[in-house]
Amino acid sequence: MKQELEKAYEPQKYEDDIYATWEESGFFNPDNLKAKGKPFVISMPPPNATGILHLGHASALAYEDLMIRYHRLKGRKALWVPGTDHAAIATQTKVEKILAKEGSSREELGREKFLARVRDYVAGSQDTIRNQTRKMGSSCDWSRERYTFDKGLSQAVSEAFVRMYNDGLIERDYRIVNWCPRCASTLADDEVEYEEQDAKLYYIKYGPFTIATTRPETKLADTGVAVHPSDKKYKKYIGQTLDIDLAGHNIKVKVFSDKAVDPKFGSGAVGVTPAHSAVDFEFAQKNGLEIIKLIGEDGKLLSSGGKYKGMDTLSARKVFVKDLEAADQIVKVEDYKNNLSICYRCDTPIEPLTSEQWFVRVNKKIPGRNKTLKQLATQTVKSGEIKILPDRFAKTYYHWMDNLHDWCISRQIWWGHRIPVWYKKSDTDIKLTLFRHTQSEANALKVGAGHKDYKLTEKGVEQAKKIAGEINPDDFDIIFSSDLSRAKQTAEILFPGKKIISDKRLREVDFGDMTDKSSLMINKYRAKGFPNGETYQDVRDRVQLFLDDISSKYKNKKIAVVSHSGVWKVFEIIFNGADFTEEFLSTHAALGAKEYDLDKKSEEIYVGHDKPKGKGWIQDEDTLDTWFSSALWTFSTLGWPIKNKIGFNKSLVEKVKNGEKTITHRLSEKELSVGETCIVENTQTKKSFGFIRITEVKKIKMKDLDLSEPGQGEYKSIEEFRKRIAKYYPDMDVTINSDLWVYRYIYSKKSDLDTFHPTTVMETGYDIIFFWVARMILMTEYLLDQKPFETVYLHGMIRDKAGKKMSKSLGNGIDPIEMSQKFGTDALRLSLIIGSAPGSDLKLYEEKIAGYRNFVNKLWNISRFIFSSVDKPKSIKTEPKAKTLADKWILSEFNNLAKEVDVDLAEFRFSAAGEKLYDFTWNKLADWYLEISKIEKNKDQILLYILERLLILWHPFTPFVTELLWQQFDTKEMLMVKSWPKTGKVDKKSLENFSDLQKLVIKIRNLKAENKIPPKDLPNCYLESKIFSKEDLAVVAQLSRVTLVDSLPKAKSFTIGKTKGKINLVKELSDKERSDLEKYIKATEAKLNNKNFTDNAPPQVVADTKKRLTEAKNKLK
RNA sequence: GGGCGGUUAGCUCAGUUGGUUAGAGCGCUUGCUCGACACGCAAGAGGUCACUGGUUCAAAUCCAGUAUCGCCCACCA
Repeated sequence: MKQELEKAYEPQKYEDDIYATWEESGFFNPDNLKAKGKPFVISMPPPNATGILHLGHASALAYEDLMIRYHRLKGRKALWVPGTDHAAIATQTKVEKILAKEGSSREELGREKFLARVRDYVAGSQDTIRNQTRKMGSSCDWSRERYTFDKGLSQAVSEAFVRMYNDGLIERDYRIVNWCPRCASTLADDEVEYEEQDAKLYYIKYGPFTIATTRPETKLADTGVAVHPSDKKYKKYIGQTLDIDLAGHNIKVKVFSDKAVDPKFGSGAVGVTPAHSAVDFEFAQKNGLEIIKLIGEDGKLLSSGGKYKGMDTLSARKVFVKDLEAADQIVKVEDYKNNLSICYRCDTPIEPLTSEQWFVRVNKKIPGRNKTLKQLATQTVKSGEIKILPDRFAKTYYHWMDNLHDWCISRQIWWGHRIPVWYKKSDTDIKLTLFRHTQSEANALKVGAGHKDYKLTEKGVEQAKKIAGEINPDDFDIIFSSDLSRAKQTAEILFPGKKIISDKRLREVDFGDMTDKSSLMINKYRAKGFPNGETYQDVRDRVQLFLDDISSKYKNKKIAVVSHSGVWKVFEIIFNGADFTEEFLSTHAALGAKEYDLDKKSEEIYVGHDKPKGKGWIQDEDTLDTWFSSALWTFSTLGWPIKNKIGFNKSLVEKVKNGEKTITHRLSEKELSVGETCIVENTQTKKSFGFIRITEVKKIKMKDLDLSEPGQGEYKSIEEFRKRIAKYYPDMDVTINSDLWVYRYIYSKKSDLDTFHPTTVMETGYDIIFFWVARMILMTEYLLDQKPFETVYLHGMIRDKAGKKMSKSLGNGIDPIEMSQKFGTDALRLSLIIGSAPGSDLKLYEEKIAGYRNFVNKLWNISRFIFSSVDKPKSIKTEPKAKTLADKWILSEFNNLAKEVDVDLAEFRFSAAGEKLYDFTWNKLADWYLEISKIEKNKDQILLYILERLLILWHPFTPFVTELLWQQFDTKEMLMVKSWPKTGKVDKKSLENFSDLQKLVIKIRNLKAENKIPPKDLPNCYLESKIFSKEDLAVVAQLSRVTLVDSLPKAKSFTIGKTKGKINLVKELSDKERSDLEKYIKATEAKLNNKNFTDNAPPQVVADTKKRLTEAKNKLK
């Protein structure tokens, strides 16, 4: 790669090649690094698979790459896992827009075709993202690249769901949700944005009340009115249910009181619409109000809206208000500002409505951990286990966690992970009628019979006869009865002459020790189960078996069941969704017939990874919130949950263990894919050897198999191989021409999950702390009992020069790729990192990037100068000996710099580190040392020593130019994997003295410039110094462009520290300089005369002040 | 309504635990082709550190308040 370096650095000529060299080197993959110790790991926040890279990504990539490269140079195993997110709603919306342009829609295509279309689209744009990420110089491990829809990640999603479901943390419930009518899907609370809008506040005559509302049409579904408890006007109505007429539409509302009602707002009465307002829904639950759904998922009014049915909300409002006006029910209309909730993806107004959805219950105790998800996630940050930078965002995090509601995770869009739940609806057409036995002896005694065989009383017989009169036995095809006498007796009376099948499974619950005890005693055990008897869950299980039996045997039949109260309860639980509460279990079945439709019974539900065996299972139509899968990102990308097993015989495993790459056969191509981690197991002993991670999949034809390759050597011939396969896979037709998948494996003793998780740093924007960071912490703590990362580094938003958010609609966006083309990636990265503080927004504009382009060019030219001035560009191993003051100074400055940059980077002060490097490179090395090197000569060693190490220090910031310049050294290594320089000593004395030298030069230059002496002229100058050698003074003279003379009687004299000088030009101090000095002297003298100061300030400060005063006075002379 | 952040040179921003005469880059002025760099070199101008009060020997920095801009959160119909 060595070549003459041109005058100006042209990044676009080199960047792609350099990146390719890096990528081919394999060092992006920590497995190929010789590093030891704790790995440094970053999970790349996955960009949307369909997005293009914007400046936000570019800045994130710059920070992440900076950290990764720094820690790689520091000798740690640095892993940066890249990937993309399927971005459910965002992607679906995007493809839907394309379809709309084509005059099609997703409904027209249907689910499968639509999904195929999205997959195509994603595949195309993923490539764009990948290439753009490369363009930014990102040193991420592409062999570990993941996509949220990868098989392994999807498995992680269903695993998480199943575990949470089994722990009762995920549940299906009918609640109020945020509904986006355009997306036709629910949204999580934080996916709703608010926009202030001008609205009208309508005051409506509403029975005895006047209520105010911005959405009159929803009043059609009001079922309550809330008033403040102390509001005297309305006290008399509390508890009553009133009929209200709204322009001919009748509603029934229950009046209740709640302190949340502001008696001063409007008339102090609030109409409550439980189905379409989150607050009202809570009211309804607290006060037992009816819930009437008025607005459908399409945003149109349902039949509960009466004559307004079918209208969308806005037109319904218009018409309804008109009707109310006609009925003289509008009291007044006011202008009003309120917050309209809109969808964060498509800005469509959100419709709160009730619906059955899946929720993550954040306030429920996790079984066995005595904590809720919320508490778990809060504690991880509070305890300091996770550090958030800047720390003020920890507060934001707590606040959000405190206010977190249950998280609605089901979405009705198609593009997403299907919810791993299957339902089975039966189609038996069986009608089931349940009869309870009539009064038994135990009933009469008011004791619990349970399994004890009591008979019917006389009264019981009478009761049974009465019921018998009300039914026609021929209506039933088959009669079942509990095998206990009281039930059998009842059955015989109800169905005289019919065949009665008695079944033990229809018995009453077994009261165990509580048999023959009073119902008071028995009630205590109903919820928890009876000692030495049964629980109601037991009863449910045996009844379920009974039901399963009859559903397969007696299709289309009408079946009567004569049984007990306990079985009735279980029927209610199975068919009508009753709960196992003590209250419910203590109720008793009424006598008489109860009908149940076997097909309408609560569906059977199965939650698991795969479709259960058997017919009739249908998967839940919904998909999961995209953030549900993102929440697993740090560990799902590392192989969690490892499910795959690979069988090996022992000899093969030994070979892999020795670290060689090897291949072996697999027969099913769908079994494994790149990036997955698998357990290696001995096929005979079933003993596991450890893990391997698949890094490459290669399709090789059987006939092309090279049997001498490692891992294949054990087969002497294709024929032997074929036989072997045939033995293990007898069903497979193996011919010599079969295409087989052959995988290449690298052995690793630990899984990636063990090695790299928890990750080290999560670098992301503060805008997704809730969406993502919080959910990652929550899910990781729950599923792995680990934190997902140690430190959260939050960067700010990128804004334009005016401080506005960059957006397509404003047209103020800057395309990072364009900037990279124009100014180079290194310059762009610097402009994003230097001058920005964590958590605060950054304004970016072209001039700024151009400024850093200039710097990169400066670095280029510094190197160019050094390479051209030295004999041979070779690497210098140890710090060269300093010969002159300048040498001592630059080495000290460099050592200082290397140390400070190291500390700054380790402590996330990237901007500070960059500024220090910039200052050293330009203002110290280039402006002074290089100039001096032209005078003092023979500085090859020091120049090369510093340049080499400076390139390393710069490398995390500007990887391209530094790597390129590094190639000029006589080396085959890559800068990327060099080690961070060790720092030498700092000689303070030389720092001080050199500073005097600089001051001297500047002083003389000043005098020349102020006196309009042309730079070319070399006036005579006399210098006399206690600290500078003759050679040093010669340097001063050259830099300041004067002629040194041995004496100079009449001339302007000056003093810098311990050096006196005279120069033959006279220039008085300017008036401003003089007055500034006088002011300073006056102030400082006053300070020194202040006893308070001299007594209290540290002596060093006082001494310094005195010194400075003397200096100032000297200047005035 | 609650919370957080900002306000320092014309512009964009640094300024660690209070302690040189408050810094940088860009822009501006003047002058420069001295062995790399005009994407450069040298010199220079430019600031009541938003305001008011307090603490202190000492405040851009700490405290209280005010103004103003911005962000986040919240169920006020």
